[in-house]
Amino acid sequence: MSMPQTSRRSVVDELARRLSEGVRDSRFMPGQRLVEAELTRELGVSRGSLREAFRRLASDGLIEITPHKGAMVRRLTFTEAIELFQVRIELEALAARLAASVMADHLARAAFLAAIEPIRRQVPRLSADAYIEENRAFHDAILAGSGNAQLIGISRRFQLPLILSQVRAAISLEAMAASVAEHRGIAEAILSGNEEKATGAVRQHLTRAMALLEAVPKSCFAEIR
Amino acid sequence: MSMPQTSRRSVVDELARRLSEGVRDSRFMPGQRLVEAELTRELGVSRGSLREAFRRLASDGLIEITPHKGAMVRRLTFTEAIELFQVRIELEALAARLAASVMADHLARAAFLAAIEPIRRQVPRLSADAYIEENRAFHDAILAGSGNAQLIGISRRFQLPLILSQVRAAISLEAMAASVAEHRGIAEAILSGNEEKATGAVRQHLTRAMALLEAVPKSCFAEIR
DNA sequence: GGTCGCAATCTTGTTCTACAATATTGTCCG
DNA sequence: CGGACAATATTGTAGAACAAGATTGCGACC
Repeated sequence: MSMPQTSRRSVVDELARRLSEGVRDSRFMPGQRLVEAELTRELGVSRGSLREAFRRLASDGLIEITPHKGAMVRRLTFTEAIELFQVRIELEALAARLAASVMADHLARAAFLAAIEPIRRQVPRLSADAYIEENRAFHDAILAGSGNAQLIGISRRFQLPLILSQVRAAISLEAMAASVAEHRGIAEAILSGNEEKATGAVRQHLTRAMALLEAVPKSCFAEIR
Repeated sequence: MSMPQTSRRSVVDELARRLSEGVRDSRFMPGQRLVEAELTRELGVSRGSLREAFRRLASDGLIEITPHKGAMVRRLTFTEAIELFQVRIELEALAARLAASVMADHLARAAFLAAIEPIRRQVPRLSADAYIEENRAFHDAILAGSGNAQLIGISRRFQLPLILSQVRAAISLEAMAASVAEHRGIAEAILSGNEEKATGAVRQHLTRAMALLEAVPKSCFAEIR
């Protein structure tokens, strides 16, 4: 993973990791309330540490904290999802451009190749879970390939996983297959070092994905507040 | 000891606001250590609340928390500043495009006009402080004009104020004047609803600003870690 | 029967104390 | 002068305690 750090992580860091993991793979469902007393008991940490972790997740946009009501897993409105996609398109296009621009460097190229290796080795049967994981890995690979640490850090906030987990049921097999095919095209463009082509492919890919949101049942999204 | 009357916001929110304000206007200098005991005494809050506020500021990229050393005001390296600029160019170009696209709407147009009013009314004599403030206001106006709430929230993380405060001494009067002039051009492009022109102007403006960083003395930046 | 008000209860917000873990500083000795 | 090691300072985490705001349930009233 991309967090090699020392083995000595603070309790809060570990907590944040476990909680966000739980959100990402739907162990905590969007809208679900995270009760402090419950979690401190289950996880064996103090309230203070848990609350610090909450702040961090909230700052990452994974949960929401409302005064005197506490923390709940964020549930995006349709508008929020679209807005996130708009931003994501730009950031990922930048990442693809930067990644393409460094593909001449052998080390960077090798790292990128290794990161997308699981993608190129096409998975024959696709499930929603497998697709979500593939998708996450692919987009992470592009970000990592960009070499821009700030971009990587900021992109965490976009919570594509959150969007995907909300609309998971509505993803068709055809859409998943098409998406994977586009991923390959993007990877090739990056590897060829063609910056224009790479950014164009990413833009097209994500714009198409964003358009798919329109077709998703409104019940997948939170009400407007 | 004093009972702060009716803080509608939570103590932690208020704390985070005050601290980030302190960082932005250099009451806390980059690199300065923020000692918990000291601040709890000065600000009259508990360690727990202070630590929660720290987490939030760290998540916003304003301070850094290192295990067992505590919090210190973030001091950017040259590389980090460049990376932030790269991302910023894309996001602000997006904001300008979105803003331009909604200028047909009378309400949005009026709001944008009001927001940039202080900018158009040119300040005759420029100081570094005045420029930094003008710059911040202009940037905020474009973001607000975009109407994309996620974009606005995410852009907080970019800490242009942090970059500017680090290189403040190295900003020449000519550069400030040129920057203000470019701001006007950008505002006009947005108001005319010309999306291409608006994004182009923003890109050019920020690319130029980024290039200026190269000329700034290295002593303005933190060492590589 | 429905619903409005109010009290009982739950949950979060905040502070305080305590102690463990780690970093920093100061001192002594070679 | 420099390195080992003790003393000190600071952060990391836990837990209790109480206040403040939300939620729920119950009973009175229409």
